[in-house]
Amino acid sequence: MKLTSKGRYAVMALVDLAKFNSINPVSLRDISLRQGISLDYLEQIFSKLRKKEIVQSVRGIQGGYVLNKKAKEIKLTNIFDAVDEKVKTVQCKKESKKGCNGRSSKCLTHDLWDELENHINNFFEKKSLEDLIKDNFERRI
Amino acid sequence: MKLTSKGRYAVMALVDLAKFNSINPVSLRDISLRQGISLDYLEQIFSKLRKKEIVQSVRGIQGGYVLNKKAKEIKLTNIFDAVDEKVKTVQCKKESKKGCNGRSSKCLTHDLWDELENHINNFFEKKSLEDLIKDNFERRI
DNA sequence: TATAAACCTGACTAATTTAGTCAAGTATAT
DNA sequence: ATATACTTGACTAAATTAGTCAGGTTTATA
Ligand code: FES
Ligand code: FES
Repeated sequence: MKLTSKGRYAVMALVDLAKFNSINPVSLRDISLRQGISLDYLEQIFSKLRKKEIVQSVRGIQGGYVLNKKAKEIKLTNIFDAVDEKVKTVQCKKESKKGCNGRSSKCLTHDLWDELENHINNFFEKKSLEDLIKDNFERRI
Repeated sequence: MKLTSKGRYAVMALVDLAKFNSINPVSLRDISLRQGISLDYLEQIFSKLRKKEIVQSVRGIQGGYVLNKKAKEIKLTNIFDAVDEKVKTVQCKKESKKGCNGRSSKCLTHDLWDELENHINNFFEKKSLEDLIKDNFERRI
């Protein structure tokens, strides 16, 4: 089970954005340089974040992105959802009555994986961008 | 983040094994048929489980595998560890002082991913094979 | 003692996914 | 005007996964 770079970068970039989110929009170029993430890749990521209304874009010179909500209201769940970083523990379609391996019913471990998926998603639902900035700030005192 | 088939199958197969683990060893052929997992793939998986002393093999006709410990003492952690299904949330080497993207220090979100990794591993450390069989039994009453 | 069931091992491969790159735009402050 | 910065879509190399395949070796039992 591993976290992909897309998800990791999305959160990294938003923490960066939130930290520098004073009055001016933050350009992807700056985030790219500060966090060492490819600019082209960031563009893909922010395009998705914008579509899900997590950030707002400001075009032209001095442009960039700003948060579209309060940091407190942006949960990891929202971020991951926006960039399609989903937690997937089962192979079977969840809605379907069929099990994995094309079986006619759910397998012996299906409930376990469901439980695991919830356990992980809980973590994401609890953590907000604000929490992350705070942690980050406190660590630096 | 997704769970791979190898990990899912390893647990599935062991639950099956534990359920039929009366006196006789259980053959991979039987597990393969009951759970719909490729026999060749199961062989790879059980080879690893045996090396980590989670199961014991009995060769020859009427052979198969038996649990090498009590179901209570086999945790998901042990199973996943045996088949190299590891939880990996960070990109950087954990021991190293360097961060991801080859940076000189840990990134803004490193602590978060560490926390996530622990959160997931906790789940695996708590669940034993016995728990799984029990759940499975109770559901069928 | 021949045979078949079952474990054992290593190499190979197709398909998928990831982690980007690249190219060609459009909008806007100065 | 022009440079900065967002916007979009297509493309690709590398890595990983989920197996398959081809050979073994061991041992109960007829
Ligand atoms: S994981 Fe859902 S049926 Fe196996
Ligand atoms: S995840 Fe460890 S430094 Fe970024």
